[in-house]
Amino acid sequence: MTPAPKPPMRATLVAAALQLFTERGFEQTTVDDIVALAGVGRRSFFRYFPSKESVVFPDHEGCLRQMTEFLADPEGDAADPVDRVNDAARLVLRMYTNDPEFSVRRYELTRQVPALRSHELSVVRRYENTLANYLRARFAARPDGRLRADVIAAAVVAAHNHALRTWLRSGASIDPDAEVDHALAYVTATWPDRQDREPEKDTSPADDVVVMVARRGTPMWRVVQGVQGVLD
Amino acid sequence: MTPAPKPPMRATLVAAALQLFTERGFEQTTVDDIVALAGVGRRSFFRYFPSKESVVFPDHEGCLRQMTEFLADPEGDAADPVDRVNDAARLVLRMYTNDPEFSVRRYELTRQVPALRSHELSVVRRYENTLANYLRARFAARPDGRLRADVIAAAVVAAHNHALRTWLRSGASIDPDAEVDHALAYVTATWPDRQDREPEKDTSPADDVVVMVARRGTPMWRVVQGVQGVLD
DNA sequence: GCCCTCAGGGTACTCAGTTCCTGCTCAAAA
DNA sequence: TTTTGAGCAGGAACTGAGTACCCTGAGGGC
Repeated sequence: MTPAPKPPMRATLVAAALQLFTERGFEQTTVDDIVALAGVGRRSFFRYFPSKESVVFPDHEGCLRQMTEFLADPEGDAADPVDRVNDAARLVLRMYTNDPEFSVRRYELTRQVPALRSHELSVVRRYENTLANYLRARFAARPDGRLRADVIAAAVVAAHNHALRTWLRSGASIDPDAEVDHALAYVTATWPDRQDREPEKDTSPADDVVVMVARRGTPMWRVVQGVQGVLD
Repeated sequence: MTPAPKPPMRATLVAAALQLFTERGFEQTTVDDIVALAGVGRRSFFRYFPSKESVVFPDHEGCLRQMTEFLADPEGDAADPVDRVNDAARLVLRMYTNDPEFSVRRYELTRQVPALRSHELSVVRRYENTLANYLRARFAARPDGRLRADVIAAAVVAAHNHALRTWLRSGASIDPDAEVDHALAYVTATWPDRQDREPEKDTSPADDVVVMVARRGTPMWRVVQGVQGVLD
């Protein structure tokens, strides 16, 4: 019973679709072509995929669920929030590296077809929203917590996607983990872990203060520059 | 000849579409409904808008062109790159605040209709790409220049959109510029300008000073928040 | 035997978007 | 005045994605 003699419908449809898309192009392939090649009824296609585009991203739903579960695990609340969302982003990388050939083929397709790019954007947005929601909860007590959460989530996604694209453009020939580690390290360096001082504790010694003097009209960057490195 | 007695077709279509979309919903409105209300032929709709969704974002094309021209101006190469893309992002804010009622109505619509959210994502992505391309050129000499460009562009867009959403959710009742200034100041504080600039700004009168006192360990955003609005 | 469920298939419909053609209008040329 | 040409608007017909509704057959428990 272990060797399934009937390939599951989903996989059959994905294989047929990808083959036709790469052979003759996305727009030039109709859903009828796909189901004809797969040997199933047209109705079945839309039973498994909500749209013609979604068949190109068959595993994102599962990955998104996995990310949500990962971030819901209360175990992770001990870790630094930025590290946590970095690890969550690595789940997406893992999904891509699980099937490198498929990922590279999909990358080529997506680069060329606007409809697929648009669909991918929606998927990425859902990842980013998931990360942002997590950070919002972690930053709830801080001032501008939501702003920080949105910006950091966007930065993490951008860094991850930068590394992912680099890996895909290389044809999956370089080390993806090293690429993503490097990109996410930049994010971590930008927002370093201050977790060792627990949040909002004003019990720190009050005698150690910094005084910043600035003229009115001084641009904000100059103030920040002056204080940078002295505060901590 | 100056006062046009015939309202231009574009504006007529946008008005008719928005009215029907808000009255009976986006999906429940067909293109035929729109052109019937506008009193024009169906063919004319697709002469002016490539899709049913794009009629909801009639001014983004012009804004994108404006942003591209702004960043192409060699005058701006003297400024800090992050400041420059911040100012570019403010162009988008300006487009929204030019017609607050329309923007708020569109925001409500977009929130409810997935197809419109997806279309908006594509537009935002083009802004982000434009900013990232500019930063890539500015950071070409630096190590990891492309990575930095992508991450900072994403952060700027996220901060801008955070402020924009806050303003839209308020029903355009709060000060949009203050909101965006605050959000972008966080980005500026995150990547402060460390390049020495010409001391032209230091010729301002020296008698008007601001004193900021902070404990060591205070996060930078808190300093920025405290000084915000006092410096200028 | 019967009944229930459910994955799959088929048909017909709506509507977005495209293609091709036609008609109108204005304006310069003849 | 007529003619020609360019450009905009309307309209008819077509493709194809996605949906609604209904049918079939294979199990599976009683």
